[in-house]
Amino acid sequence: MKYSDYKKLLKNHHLRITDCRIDVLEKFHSTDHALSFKDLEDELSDYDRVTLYRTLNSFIDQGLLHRIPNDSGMAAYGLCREDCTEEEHHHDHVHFKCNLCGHVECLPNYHTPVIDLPNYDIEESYLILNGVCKNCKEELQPVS
Amino acid sequence: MKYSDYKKLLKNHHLRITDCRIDVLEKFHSTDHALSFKDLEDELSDYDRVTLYRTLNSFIDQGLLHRIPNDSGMAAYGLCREDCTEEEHHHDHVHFKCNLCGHVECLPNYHTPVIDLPNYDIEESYLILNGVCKNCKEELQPVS
DNA sequence: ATATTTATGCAACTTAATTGCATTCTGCTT
DNA sequence: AAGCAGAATGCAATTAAGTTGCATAAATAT
Ligand SMILES: [Mn+2]
Ligand SMILES: [Mn+2]
Ligand SMILES: [Zn+2]
Ligand SMILES: [Zn+2]
Repeated sequence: MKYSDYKKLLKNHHLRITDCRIDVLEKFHSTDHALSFKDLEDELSDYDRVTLYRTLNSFIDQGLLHRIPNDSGMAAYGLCREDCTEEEHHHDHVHFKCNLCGHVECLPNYHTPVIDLPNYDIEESYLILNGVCKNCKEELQPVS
Repeated sequence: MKYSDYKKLLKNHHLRITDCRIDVLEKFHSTDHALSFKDLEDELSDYDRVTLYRTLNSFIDQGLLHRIPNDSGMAAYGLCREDCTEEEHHHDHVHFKCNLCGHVECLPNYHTPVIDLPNYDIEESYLILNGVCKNCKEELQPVS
């Protein structure tokens, strides 16, 4: 994706075009896994921490990112590839966290199961898988 | 459950018997939902916060409690009713969090789905449902 | 070009959780 | 029952994630 595409993306989500937002967007679009705040802070150290936090929050508000909670408490953030908007996010995909490399991945092709709980109203469901990712598995047992 | 039962429980899990541990254990056994650190702090305010934190952590280490992560970052803790030990926890039940009262419940009768991801090793899975719990639903629409 | 609105950086603050250490308590041995 | 070693507790201090207020800078609207 190129600069003008990021500008369009920001405009479509009612966000002003700024250097920080472009750079953050670029980071997310040039990786295959979700990013944590720390990932961003490390790679975009010329921006203030507060600005990065506010950037993440405005992206979530406007439907560009979704927050992926995990056991450790330090959330990861994943790109919304579905058409999420300011009004609402709609995610029903599964997430995977690798116990070796720590990467969190969105699995858009796997949907969270629909479970019926008698006498309860279910509004959302989060399914998070843990284990060893493809990359780490290959490193452990290289293809023969 | 009575005092001597709690003592046995602690002994079985290789934990010394102390007032704090008995009281914490009692709290968990006399409620139907998971408890947060704050819940404990509010109800057991004669113990130092640090002691409560350490109690929770030792209970998790020894297989008496499991940590239930959630979106907000403030974890809930649920009783291990299966036979978890110092060596390993084994939980495959679903969790529910009510968006109205905030309570987190363990659903031991509902198991997390088994999902096969080609080229990945899945070791654990967490399924968390969100919505309105039975109690809150009844309060909204009393039975006619 | 100018005005209006929004974003940024910095410092200070909040909140959750952890660590070090002196003191007290528990379980075990005499 | 007394004494001991290891473990738990309380308190103060610290770490770490995240937020808030405000002056300044930048982006969009007119
Ligand atoms: Mn995702
Ligand atoms: Mn549970
Ligand atoms: Zn991995
Ligand atoms: Zn409820």
